[in-house]
Amino acid sequence: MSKNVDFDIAEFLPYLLNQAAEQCSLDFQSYYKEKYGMLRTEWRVVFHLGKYGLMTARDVSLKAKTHKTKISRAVHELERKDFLVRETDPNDRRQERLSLTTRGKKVYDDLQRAARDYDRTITDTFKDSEVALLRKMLKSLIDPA
Amino acid sequence: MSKNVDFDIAEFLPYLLNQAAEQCSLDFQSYYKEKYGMLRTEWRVVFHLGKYGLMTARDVSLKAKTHKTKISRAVHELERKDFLVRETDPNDRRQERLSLTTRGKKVYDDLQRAARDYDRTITDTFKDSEVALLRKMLKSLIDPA
DNA sequence: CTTTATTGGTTACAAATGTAACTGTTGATT
DNA sequence: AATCAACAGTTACATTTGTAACCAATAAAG
Repeated sequence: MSKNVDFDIAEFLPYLLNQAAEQCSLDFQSYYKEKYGMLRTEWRVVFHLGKYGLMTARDVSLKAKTHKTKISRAVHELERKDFLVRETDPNDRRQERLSLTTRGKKVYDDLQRAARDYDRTITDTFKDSEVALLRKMLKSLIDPA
Repeated sequence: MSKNVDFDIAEFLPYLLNQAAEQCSLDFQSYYKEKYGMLRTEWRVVFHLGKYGLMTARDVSLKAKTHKTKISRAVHELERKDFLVRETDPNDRRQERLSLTTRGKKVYDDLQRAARDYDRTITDTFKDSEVALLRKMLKSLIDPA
Protein backbone atom coordinates (compact mmCIF):
# COMPACT_ATOMS: atom_id res chain seq x y z
CA MET A 1 0.00 0.00 0.00
CA SER A 2 2.81 2.39 0.79
CA LYS A 3 5.82 3.02 -1.33
CA ASN A 4 7.95 2.48 1.76
CA VAL A 5 8.90 -0.71 3.43
CA ASP A 6 5.94 -1.32 5.67
CA PHE A 7 6.27 -1.14 9.37
CA ASP A 8 3.50 -3.20 10.86
CA ILE A 9 1.35 -1.39 13.39
CA ALA A 10 0.63 -4.75 14.93
CA GLU A 11 4.26 -4.79 16.02
CA PHE A 12 4.39 -1.21 17.22
CA LEU A 13 5.15 -1.22 20.91
CA PRO A 14 2.95 1.69 22.02
CA TYR A 15 0.11 0.01 20.19
CA LEU A 16 0.70 -3.40 21.73
CA LEU A 17 1.12 -1.88 25.15
CA ASN A 18 -2.10 0.04 24.83
CA GLN A 19 -4.11 -2.94 23.78
CA ALA A 20 -2.67 -5.19 26.42
CA ALA A 21 -3.18 -2.55 29.08
CA GLU A 22 -6.72 -1.90 27.97
CA GLN A 23 -7.54 -5.59 27.94
CA CYS A 24 -6.20 -6.25 31.43
CA SER A 25 -7.58 -3.07 32.92
CA LEU A 26 -11.04 -3.78 31.64
CA ASP A 27 -10.93 -7.32 32.95
CA PHE A 28 -9.93 -6.23 36.39
CA GLN A 29 -12.11 -3.15 36.36
CA SER A 30 -15.19 -5.29 36.10
CA TYR A 31 -14.41 -6.46 39.61
CA TYR A 32 -14.09 -3.20 41.49
CA LYS A 33 -16.53 -1.32 39.35
CA GLU A 34 -19.31 -3.77 39.92
CA LYS A 35 -18.59 -4.39 43.58
CA TYR A 36 -17.75 -0.88 44.76
CA GLY A 37 -18.76 1.41 41.91
CA MET A 38 -15.20 2.66 41.71
CA LEU A 39 -13.35 4.26 38.86
CA ARG A 40 -9.79 3.40 37.89
CA THR A 41 -8.25 6.41 39.57
CA GLU A 42 -10.32 5.88 42.70
CA TRP A 43 -9.14 2.36 43.11
CA ARG A 44 -5.57 3.48 42.60
CA VAL A 45 -5.87 6.06 45.32
CA VAL A 46 -7.27 3.41 47.64
CA PHE A 47 -4.41 1.14 46.73
CA HIS A 48 -1.78 3.74 47.48
CA LEU A 49 -3.31 4.75 50.78
CA GLY A 50 -3.76 1.13 51.71
CA LYS A 51 -0.19 0.34 50.95
CA TYR A 52 1.65 3.43 52.15
CA GLY A 53 -0.72 4.70 54.81
CA LEU A 54 -1.17 8.39 55.32
CA MET A 55 -0.35 10.46 52.24
CA THR A 56 -1.26 13.80 50.73
CA ALA A 57 -3.00 14.10 47.38
CA ARG A 58 0.26 15.35 45.96
CA ASP A 59 2.13 12.28 47.18
CA VAL A 60 -0.39 10.03 45.51
CA SER A 61 -0.28 12.12 42.40
CA LEU A 62 3.48 11.72 42.15
CA LYS A 63 3.57 8.03 43.01
CA ALA A 64 0.75 7.16 40.66
CA LYS A 65 1.96 9.54 37.95
CA THR A 66 -1.54 10.88 37.68
CA HIS A 67 -2.56 14.49 37.26
CA LYS A 68 -3.58 16.24 40.43
CA THR A 69 -7.05 17.14 39.20
CA LYS A 70 -7.77 13.50 38.55
CA ILE A 71 -6.59 12.66 42.05
CA SER A 72 -8.56 15.54 43.49
CA ARG A 73 -11.77 14.26 41.95
CA ALA A 74 -11.11 10.69 43.01
CA VAL A 75 -10.46 11.84 46.59
CA HIS A 76 -13.73 13.75 46.69
CA GLU A 77 -15.62 10.77 45.47
CA LEU A 78 -13.92 8.40 47.89
CA GLU A 79 -14.68 10.76 50.73
CA ARG A 80 -18.31 10.90 49.68
CA LYS A 81 -18.41 7.10 49.63
CA ASP A 82 -16.88 7.08 53.08
CA PHE A 83 -13.75 5.20 52.02
CA LEU A 84 -11.33 7.87 53.19
CA VAL A 85 -11.09 10.93 55.41
CA ARG A 86 -8.95 14.01 55.10
CA GLU A 87 -7.71 16.51 57.59
CA THR A 88 -5.70 19.61 56.92
CA ASP A 89 -2.15 19.43 58.10
CA PRO A 90 -1.85 21.96 60.95
CA ASN A 91 1.81 22.57 60.07
CA ASP A 92 1.00 23.48 56.48
CA ARG A 93 -2.60 24.27 55.95
CA ARG A 94 -2.29 23.85 52.19
CA GLN A 95 -1.90 20.13 52.50
CA GLU A 96 -4.39 17.49 53.48
CA ARG A 97 -3.48 14.20 55.05
CA LEU A 98 -5.50 11.41 53.52
CA SER A 99 -6.20 8.09 55.15
CA LEU A 100 -8.56 5.18 54.69
CA THR A 101 -11.56 4.70 56.92
CA THR A 102 -12.29 1.31 58.41
CA ARG A 103 -14.59 0.75 55.51
CA GLY A 104 -11.91 1.86 53.09
CA LYS A 105 -9.42 -0.53 54.64
CA LYS A 106 -11.81 -3.41 54.17
CA VAL A 107 -12.20 -2.48 50.54
CA TYR A 108 -8.45 -2.30 50.19
CA ASP A 109 -7.99 -5.72 51.70
CA ASP A 110 -10.54 -7.18 49.37
CA LEU A 111 -9.23 -5.46 46.26
CA GLN A 112 -5.67 -6.21 47.08
CA ARG A 113 -6.51 -9.88 47.29
CA ALA A 114 -8.45 -9.68 44.04
CA ALA A 115 -5.50 -7.96 42.38
CA ARG A 116 -3.12 -10.65 43.54
CA ASP A 117 -5.43 -13.32 42.20
CA TYR A 118 -5.89 -11.59 38.91
CA ASP A 119 -2.19 -11.03 38.56
CA ARG A 120 -1.68 -14.74 39.05
CA THR A 121 -4.15 -15.75 36.40
CA ILE A 122 -2.16 -13.62 33.99
CA THR A 123 1.30 -14.63 35.03
CA ASP A 124 0.42 -18.30 35.28
CA THR A 125 0.46 -18.55 31.53
CA PHE A 126 4.13 -17.59 31.41
CA LYS A 127 7.37 -18.79 32.92
CA ASP A 128 8.48 -17.02 36.08
CA SER A 129 11.59 -15.74 34.38
CA GLU A 130 9.52 -14.32 31.56
CA VAL A 131 7.21 -12.52 33.92
CA ALA A 132 10.15 -11.08 35.81
CA LEU A 133 11.61 -9.79 32.59
CA LEU A 134 8.27 -8.34 31.53
CA ARG A 135 7.95 -6.38 34.76
CA LYS A 136 11.52 -5.20 34.50
CA MET A 137 11.02 -3.94 30.97
CA LEU A 138 7.75 -2.23 31.75
CA LYS A 139 9.33 -0.45 34.68
CA SER A 140 12.17 0.74 32.55
CA LEU A 141 9.71 2.04 29.96
CA ILE A 142 7.86 3.92 32.67
CA ASP A 143 11.01 5.37 34.18
CA PRO A 144 13.74 5.57 31.58
CA ALA A 145 16.16 6.53 34.35
CA MET B 1 -0.70 -1.07 56.62
CA SER B 2 -2.98 -3.97 55.91
CA LYS B 3 -3.39 -7.01 58.06
CA ASN B 4 -2.75 -9.13 54.97
CA VAL B 5 0.49 -9.83 53.29
CA ASP B 6 0.89 -6.86 51.05
CA PHE B 7 0.70 -7.21 47.34
CA ASP B 8 2.58 -4.31 45.85
CA ILE B 9 0.61 -2.29 43.34
CA ALA B 10 3.91 -1.31 41.79
CA GLU B 11 4.19 -4.94 40.68
CA PHE B 12 0.62 -5.31 39.50
CA LEU B 13 0.68 -6.06 35.81
CA PRO B 14 -2.37 -4.09 34.69
CA TYR B 15 -0.91 -1.12 36.53
CA LEU B 16 2.53 -1.46 34.99
CA LEU B 17 1.03 -1.99 31.58
CA ASN B 18 -1.11 1.08 31.91
CA GLN B 19 1.71 3.30 32.95
CA ALA B 20 4.07 2.03 30.29
CA ALA B 21 1.37 2.36 27.65
CA GLU B 22 0.48 5.85 28.78
CA GLN B 23 4.08 6.93 28.79
CA CYS B 24 4.84 5.65 25.30
CA SER B 25 1.57 6.80 23.81
CA LEU B 26 2.02 10.31 25.10
CA ASP B 27 5.55 10.45 23.79
CA PHE B 28 4.54 9.37 20.35
CA GLN B 29 1.32 11.32 20.39
CA SER B 30 3.22 14.55 20.65
CA TYR B 31 4.45 13.88 17.14
CA TYR B 32 1.22 13.29 15.25
CA LYS B 33 -0.81 15.61 17.40
CA GLU B 34 1.43 18.56 16.86
CA LYS B 35 2.10 17.90 13.20
CA TYR B 36 -1.34 16.82 12.02
CA GLY B 37 -3.71 17.64 14.84
CA MET B 38 -4.70 14.00 15.05
CA LEU B 39 -6.15 12.01 17.89
CA ARG B 40 -5.06 8.52 18.83
CA THR B 41 -7.93 6.77 17.13
CA GLU B 42 -7.54 8.90 14.02
CA TRP B 43 -3.94 7.97 13.61
CA ARG B 44 -4.80 4.33 14.10
CA VAL B 45 -7.38 4.46 11.37
CA VAL B 46 -4.84 6.07 9.08
CA PHE B 47 -2.37 3.38 9.98
CA HIS B 48 -4.77 0.56 9.22
CA LEU B 49 -5.88 2.04 5.93
CA GLY B 50 -2.30 2.76 4.99
CA LYS B 51 -1.27 -0.76 5.73
CA TYR B 52 -4.22 -2.79 4.52
CA GLY B 53 -5.63 -0.50 1.87
CA LEU B 54 -9.35 -0.35 1.35
CA MET B 55 -11.36 -1.33 4.41
CA THR B 56 -14.76 -0.69 5.94
CA ALA B 57 -15.19 1.01 9.29
CA ARG B 58 -16.19 -2.33 10.71
CA ASP B 59 -12.99 -3.96 9.47
CA VAL B 60 -10.94 -1.28 11.15
CA SER B 61 -13.02 -1.57 14.27
CA LEU B 62 -12.34 -5.30 14.50
CA LYS B 63 -8.66 -5.11 13.64
CA ALA B 64 -8.01 -2.24 16.03
CA LYS B 65 -10.30 -3.65 18.72
CA THR B 66 -11.90 -0.23 19.00
CA HIS B 67 -15.59 0.51 19.40
CA LYS B 68 -17.40 1.43 16.22
CA THR B 69 -18.56 4.81 17.48
CA LYS B 70 -14.99 5.78 18.13
CA ILE B 71 -14.04 4.70 14.64
CA SER B 72 -17.06 6.45 13.19
CA ARG B 73 -16.01 9.73 14.78
CA ALA B 74 -12.42 9.35 13.71
CA VAL B 75 -13.49 8.62 10.15
CA HIS B 76 -15.63 11.75 10.04
CA GLU B 77 -12.80 13.85 11.28
CA LEU B 78 -10.31 12.33 8.86
CA GLU B 79 -12.70 12.91 6.02
CA ARG B 80 -13.11 16.53 7.07
CA LYS B 81 -9.35 16.91 7.14
CA ASP B 82 -9.21 15.39 3.67
CA PHE B 83 -7.12 12.41 4.73
CA LEU B 84 -9.58 9.80 3.54
CA VAL B 85 -12.60 9.35 1.31
CA ARG B 86 -15.50 6.97 1.59
CA GLU B 87 -17.91 5.55 -0.91
CA THR B 88 -20.87 3.34 -0.26
CA ASP B 89 -20.41 -0.18 -1.48
CA PRO B 90 -22.92 -0.61 -4.32
CA ASN B 91 -23.28 -4.31 -3.48
CA ASP B 92 -24.21 -3.59 0.11
CA ARG B 93 -25.27 -0.06 0.70
CA ARG B 94 -24.84 -0.38 4.45
CA GLN B 95 -21.10 -0.51 4.14
CA GLU B 96 -18.66 2.20 3.20
CA ARG B 97 -15.31 1.54 1.62
CA LEU B 98 -12.68 3.75 3.17
CA SER B 99 -9.42 4.69 1.54
CA LEU B 100 -6.70 7.26 2.04
CA THR B 101 -6.43 10.30 -0.18
CA THR B 102 -3.10 11.29 -1.68
CA ARG B 103 -2.72 13.59 1.26
CA GLY B 104 -3.63 10.85 3.65
CA LYS B 105 -1.06 8.55 2.09
CA LYS B 106 1.63 11.14 2.59
CA VAL B 107 0.68 11.43 6.21
CA TYR B 108 0.75 7.67 6.55
CA ASP B 109 4.20 7.48 5.04
CA ASP B 110 5.45 10.10 7.40
CA LEU B 111 3.83 8.65 10.51
CA GLN B 112 4.84 5.17 9.65
CA ARG B 113 8.43 6.27 9.46
CA ALA B 114 8.10 8.17 12.71
CA ALA B 115 6.58 5.11 14.35
CA ARG B 116 9.44 2.94 13.18
CA ASP B 117 11.96 5.42 14.52
CA TYR B 118 10.19 5.75 17.81
CA ASP B 119 9.89 2.02 18.16
CA ARG B 120 13.63 1.78 17.66
CA THR B 121 14.47 4.32 20.32
CA ILE B 122 12.48 2.17 22.71
CA THR B 123 13.74 -1.20 21.67
CA ASP B 124 17.34 -0.06 21.43
CA THR B 125 17.60 -0.09 25.17
CA PHE B 126 16.92 -3.84 25.28
CA LYS B 127 18.32 -6.96 23.76
CA ASP B 128 16.63 -8.20 20.60
CA SER B 129 15.59 -11.39 22.28
CA GLU B 130 14.03 -9.44 25.12
CA VAL B 131 12.06 -7.25 22.76
CA ALA B 132 10.85 -10.29 20.88
CA LEU B 133 9.67 -11.85 24.09
CA LEU B 134 7.97 -8.63 25.18
CA ARG B 135 6.00 -8.45 21.95
CA LYS B 136 5.08 -12.09 22.18
CA MET B 137 3.79 -11.69 25.73
CA LEU B 138 1.85 -8.55 24.95
CA LYS B 139 0.18 -10.24 22.02
CA SER B 140 -0.79 -13.18 24.13
CA LEU B 141 -2.26 -10.83 26.74
CA ILE B 142 -4.27 -9.10 24.04
CA ASP B 143 -5.49 -12.34 22.52
CA PRO B 144 -5.47 -15.09 25.13
CA ALA B 145 -6.27 -17.58 22.35
C1' DC C 1 7.69 43.86 57.19
C1' DT C 2 5.88 43.80 52.39
C1' DT C 3 5.98 42.34 47.92
C1' DT C 4 6.53 38.41 44.85
C1' DA C 5 6.85 33.57 43.56
C1' DT C 6 5.63 28.92 44.54
C1' DT C 7 2.83 25.36 46.21
C1' DG C 8 -1.36 22.17 47.31
C1' DG C 9 -5.60 21.74 45.97
C1' DT C 10 -10.12 23.14 43.52
C1' DT C 11 -13.12 24.79 39.94
C1' DA C 12 -14.90 25.84 35.34
C1' DC C 13 -15.06 24.89 30.69
C1' DA C 14 -14.01 22.40 26.60
C1' DA C 15 -12.92 18.13 24.51
C1' DA C 16 -13.20 13.06 24.39
C1' DT C 17 -15.42 8.77 25.58
C1' DG C 18 -18.99 5.05 26.66
C1' DT C 19 -23.60 3.51 26.19
C1' DA C 20 -27.65 2.86 24.22
C1' DA C 21 -31.04 3.96 21.20
C1' DC C 22 -31.69 5.06 16.44
C1' DT C 23 -31.71 4.87 10.82
C1' DG C 24 -31.42 2.60 6.75
C1' DT C 25 -30.29 -1.75 4.41
C1' DT C 26 -29.90 -6.59 3.73
C1' DG C 27 -31.01 -11.48 4.74
C1' DA C 28 -33.92 -15.00 6.54
C1' DT C 29 -38.52 -17.02 7.55
C1' DT C 30 -43.01 -17.59 6.51
C1' DA D 1 -44.35 -10.52 -1.00
C1' DA D 2 -44.59 -9.55 4.23
C1' DT D 3 -42.57 -9.84 8.48
C1' DC D 4 -38.71 -10.20 11.44
C1' DA D 5 -33.97 -10.40 12.82
C1' DA D 6 -29.31 -8.82 12.03
C1' DC D 7 -26.06 -5.56 10.55
C1' DA D 8 -23.21 -1.02 9.25
C1' DG D 9 -22.95 3.17 10.72
C1' DT D 10 -24.76 7.47 13.19
C1' DT D 11 -26.64 10.31 16.79
C1' DA D 12 -27.82 11.90 21.41
C1' DC D 13 -26.89 12.05 26.12
C1' DA D 14 -24.32 11.23 30.23
C1' DT D 15 -19.85 10.47 32.17
C1' DT D 16 -14.98 11.18 32.22
C1' DT D 17 -10.93 13.64 31.07
C1' DG D 18 -7.56 17.52 29.97
C1' DT D 19 -6.33 22.34 30.41
C1' DA D 20 -5.89 26.37 32.36
C1' DA D 21 -7.26 29.67 35.43
C1' DC D 22 -8.07 30.13 40.09
C1' DC D 23 -7.79 30.47 45.63
C1' DA D 24 -5.61 30.16 49.85
C1' DA D 25 -1.33 29.36 52.30
C1' DT D 26 3.56 29.42 52.63
C1' DA D 27 8.24 30.59 51.38
C1' DA D 28 11.66 33.65 49.41
C1' DA D 29 13.53 38.19 48.20
C1' DG D 30 13.83 42.91 48.64
